[in-house]
Amino acid sequence: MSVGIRHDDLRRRNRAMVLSAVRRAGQPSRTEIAATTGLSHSTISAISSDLIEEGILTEGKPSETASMKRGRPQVGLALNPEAAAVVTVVLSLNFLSVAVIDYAGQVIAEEQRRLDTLTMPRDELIGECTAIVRRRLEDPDLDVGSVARIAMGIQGITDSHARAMLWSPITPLTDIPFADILEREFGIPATMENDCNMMAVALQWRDPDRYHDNFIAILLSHGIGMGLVLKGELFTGTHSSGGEFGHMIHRPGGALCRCGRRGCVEAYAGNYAIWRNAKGMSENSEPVDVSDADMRALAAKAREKDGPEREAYRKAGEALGFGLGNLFALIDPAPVAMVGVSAAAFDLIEPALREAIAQTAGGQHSKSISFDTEPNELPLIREGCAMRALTFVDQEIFAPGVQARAGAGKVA
Amino acid sequence: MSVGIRHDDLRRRNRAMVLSAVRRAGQPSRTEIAATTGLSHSTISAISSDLIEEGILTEGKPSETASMKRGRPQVGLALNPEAAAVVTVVLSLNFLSVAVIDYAGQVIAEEQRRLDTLTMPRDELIGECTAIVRRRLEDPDLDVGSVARIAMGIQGITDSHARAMLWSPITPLTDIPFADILEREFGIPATMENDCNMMAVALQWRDPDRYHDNFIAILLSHGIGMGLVLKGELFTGTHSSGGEFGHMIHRPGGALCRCGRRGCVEAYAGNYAIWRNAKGMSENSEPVDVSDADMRALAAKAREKDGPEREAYRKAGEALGFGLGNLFALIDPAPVAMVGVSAAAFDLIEPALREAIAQTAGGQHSKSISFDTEPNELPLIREGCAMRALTFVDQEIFAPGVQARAGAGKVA
DNA sequence: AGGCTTTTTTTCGAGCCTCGAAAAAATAGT
DNA sequence: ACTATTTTTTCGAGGCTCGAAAAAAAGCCT
Repeated sequence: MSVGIRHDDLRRRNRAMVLSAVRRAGQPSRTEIAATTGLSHSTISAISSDLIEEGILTEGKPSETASMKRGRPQVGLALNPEAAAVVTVVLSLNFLSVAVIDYAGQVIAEEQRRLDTLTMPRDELIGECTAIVRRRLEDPDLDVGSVARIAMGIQGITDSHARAMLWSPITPLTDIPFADILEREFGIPATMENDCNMMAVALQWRDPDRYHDNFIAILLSHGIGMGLVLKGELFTGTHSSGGEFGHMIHRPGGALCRCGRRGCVEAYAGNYAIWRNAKGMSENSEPVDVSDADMRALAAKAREKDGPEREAYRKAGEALGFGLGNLFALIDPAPVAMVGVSAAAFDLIEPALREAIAQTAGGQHSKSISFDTEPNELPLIREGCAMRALTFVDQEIFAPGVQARAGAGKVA
Repeated sequence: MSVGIRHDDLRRRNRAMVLSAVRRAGQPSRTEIAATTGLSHSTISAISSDLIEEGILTEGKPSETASMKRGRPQVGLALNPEAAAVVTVVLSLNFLSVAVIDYAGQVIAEEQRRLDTLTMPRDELIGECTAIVRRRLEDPDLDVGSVARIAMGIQGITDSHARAMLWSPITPLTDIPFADILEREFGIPATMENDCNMMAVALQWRDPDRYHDNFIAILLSHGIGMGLVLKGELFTGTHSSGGEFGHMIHRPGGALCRCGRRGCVEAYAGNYAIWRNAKGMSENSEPVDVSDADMRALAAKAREKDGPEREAYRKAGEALGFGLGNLFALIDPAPVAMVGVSAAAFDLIEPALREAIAQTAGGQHSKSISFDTEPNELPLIREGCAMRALTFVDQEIFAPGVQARAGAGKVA
């Protein structure tokens, strides 16, 4: 099964450890790193001087760490922004956005573009994606060293190897191997990530106190998506990319879902479902796209007075509550982040949600289940893509580091 | 977060690797171990000669490995049965069973006992458990070296640290810290395991081809339990011990469950639920215990002719199908083992189950989802407990081995 | 200002561990 | 008996981490 540990793995892993400690802590001193990793000071010293020499880390200016303490002042270690760069590409409904990000995580260039994803033919959609990346990479104003990785995020289902978009609500097209396309086009390793998974990754970095071992990010938008972190790791299925939380069955044989099945959580809690319930349309009517503005107006009306609008949000809350309760029955309660335009209407959703969750096995401690909301998903998705790409560089490119170079050196 | 790798960890982990390879393969040669672990022959040679010297492994007789091949014959390495022993205790409805198992996994002593778990007072139940273990350990006929660990398995909810039984259908008693009790009584480290988790562990050893990375063991008995293996590891919640699959909500506000809630999967698929549906009792009637014999008779009647009995199994299949479909929506389809008395009636359950699962997001490839049945859960639970205890000895006691002894030696 | 204390970082030798290559061992074929 | 083949052990080299001690870089105190 699992493979033994070779001697050379040791250094690689401990280098990865140090890099991860620096990325997490910002500007930790060698002593701090030794404490968090449990390695000896000598080892940390050796590794960090290697990494500095290789241009991966830099020593912070001592002034920054002025600490008024007695003794030799700690000198903080930081990621060298120039060590590498990554590119993020986020494709969402009628919107394409690209950013170039340095090794320290700062955005150094970006471009955004509106386009009609729903009607665009295949070649054009692919062409737009590669063109926007090319423009950023070839921009003469941008002095970027080597771009080490591209991470693309998309709403929809991606394959489990993070190579292709299999299906997406933003386009009728299917099975587009974006990762391969980008790799071929730019000669840079690329991945195709699911949007909700990236939201979860971003949350883990934004608020590690709240989001660490087990937590859930739920996208409340046209559809319902989920990113699930278990034991500190993103849980992605073996076949597809993410848990299909939105398509858990809430009511067997119930309302018509966009996926063609009946009774899915999404068929009660997706924007289109809330809309058709609020407008008194049949639960079997065809899902329609609703703009974010319309949804905000709907929420406002629901807040104003009791009526079908408020009832629609109540139904959404109920479906989400039973879905979450079923999920919690399996994995135990965990913090939840509600993301997306309907997260801004979470005040309308929450009461029914809590009532429903309390009726499930997972809701035993329903009081202690806590929700956080974030109406805007795009920044999260981009952040997640960036961190995904950067940690890949940390672990897979810079951690092996010297070994690879030494090997290459011997040949010369 | 994660901790760096110390130099001494290396040997420990590679020793663990070798032990695990031997336990898995039975009688692998050093060459085979080198191949499966990816370590060099020299390393395997060094580690295995250490382990042999320490009495943990033994070399098989060359005759056993006569292979008609040219060249120096491989000599198989086996676990030394006398290296240690473990004890398993399985407490189920009205039944208590204990086994002593040698390091190679062979049962070397056992005892079983009927008792009335439902009415027994706390002290008596605990007393029975400790007494039966004591009898086996103090039996003069049994020549067992050191008992290194006790694993107790029970139907019901255990805490996530595997220390205590929190709740069980077999007794009205709650919160019994069996692990601590056994440890205090015998001075041997003990754990308290959930029955379904142990079934899953056992399946992983029984049929590793089928049950490896992701799979599900479902207990179809009075209640419905689940053991879930994800990424090759038992998935247990952070609060309680196992996924409460049986208490996922199948129909909001539906049939009365033993847990007091409504619409749980168990309220349709548990023995009591099948029984009350078959007998035309209300879905809200109090759950009653049904004997295995009665259940077998019920299944026979359902097979004989169409009627309420058959319909009851159909409803059970439907509930299980939607439950599994929801589970598969989250984790992707995986092999399923149906265990317990109603697994013998799986032919009655399967059609409706497959029909239901096909209506869910997780059932997209419902044809490829495969079920295996095992009517008798007790042997599985015991095997699981045994393997759990033995692998603990492998990893935590014998893998560190020399280091610990060397350390102890220095003191003397 | 200069010596002392405190804290961080580096240096250095010791001790392990794994590895590859070569040797040794053990057997079947000729 | 000799050779070919395969497994296992031996041995020296190279790396890695560790602890202890030294060095570095401050603040504190007289």
